Amino acid sequence: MTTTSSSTRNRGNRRREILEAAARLFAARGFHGVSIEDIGGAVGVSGPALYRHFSGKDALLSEMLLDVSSRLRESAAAVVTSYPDPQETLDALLNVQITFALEQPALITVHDRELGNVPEPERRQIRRLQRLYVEEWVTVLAELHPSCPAARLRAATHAVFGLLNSTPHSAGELPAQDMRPLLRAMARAAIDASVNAH
Amino acid sequence: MTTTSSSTRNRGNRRREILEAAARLFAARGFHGVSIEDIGGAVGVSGPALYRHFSGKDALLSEMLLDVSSRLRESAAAVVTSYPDPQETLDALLNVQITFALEQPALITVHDRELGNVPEPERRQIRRLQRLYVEEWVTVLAELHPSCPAARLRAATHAVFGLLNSTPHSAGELPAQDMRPLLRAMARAAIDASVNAH
DNA sequence: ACGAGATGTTAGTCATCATTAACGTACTCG
DNA sequence: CGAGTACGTTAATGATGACTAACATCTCGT
Repeated sequence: MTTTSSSTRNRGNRRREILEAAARLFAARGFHGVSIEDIGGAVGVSGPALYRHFSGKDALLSEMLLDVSSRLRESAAAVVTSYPDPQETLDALLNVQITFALEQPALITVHDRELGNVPEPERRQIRRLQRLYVEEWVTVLAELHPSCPAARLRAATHAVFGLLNSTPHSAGELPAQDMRPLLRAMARAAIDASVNAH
Repeated sequence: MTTTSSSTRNRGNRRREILEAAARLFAARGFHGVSIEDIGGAVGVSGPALYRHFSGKDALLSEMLLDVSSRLRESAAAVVTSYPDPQETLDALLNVQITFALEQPALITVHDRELGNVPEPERRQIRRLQRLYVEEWVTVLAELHPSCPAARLRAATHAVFGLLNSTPHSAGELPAQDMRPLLRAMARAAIDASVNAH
């Protein structure tokens, strides 16, 4: 019955809790549309309590985007070194992005909307990770279709991301169980088409 | 040398000028990340001058989104009544959306991000127009593939929009001349794939 | 010419909000 | 126990920003 357990249970969870709530709010109303008070309220504390965990609103966003972009980039890097066959690699990359889009729609949304609000030292770092992530895709696609110019592959990659990240828009249309194979099939077909002209 | 000519030339263009500048700014920094002063500055007047043209920042956004969603919906409606063959209709719908995405990337971006900041009477109206636009697509797709459940077609439609609206992300990767057929091919392939399982 | 209307300008005003200050409480570890 | 650390709380404080007021200027129709 001690309050110890509650406090102990929360050890280290608050930060994550805050990050999750903030991601949801930022995705819904945009970085500037959400106040510190809102974020605190969403996790049951009020306002300035956040400063016990983050040095400020900017830092919160920075950490959030840095975390997302590293995770994506790391997953991609792991995938790329695990499969010898480029076609399998591509399938695995698709899996990574689809899983992320379906399981963390808020993070995905914030990730490609709010980079502009990240202050400068971290901004560059996040951009770098995003670029590296895209380049993993482009490299694999280039192995499959060496005759296709890189710029075209890059554009196609962004288009596929747009397709996969549409998840937040069609939330509730279809159960996730059906969504996954649908996105998979559409993305694969789009990729093939992007390259077939070459 | 009179200032007359300048002022006369601007008759009735100011509103449009403001709307365009605001669209660019909103797309780049989000509704709440842009100040009235910023928008005024972008068209060479300063701050409160905007209130001679719009009743407020909200009204500006409302008009912008209402305009976009009506234009899309109207184009779609026109297309649907013009072609007897569903396959041709679908191609024409693709054309509409691609042209819009390539020529008005800022508007497209704002259109699917900032609905949440539109105040209530207009919000409902915009949502209605967006829904009608989607339904034009779903109807055409349903004619082509009657056995496919509507929910799946709706999800596929949103995914295609995501694909086509990726334009702002890959700005500069590829000249618009190459972008158009690329998007066309990818979207068509994605649609076919979305439906081929049924 | 003159008064109206349209379009700007600059200086308030009033909220909202990020951030900081000053001040508890509770659990931990010696 | 008793002090330190972690975590919260409720007031300031200071900026920023939307919107309004009061005051030009220009164009036009008459």
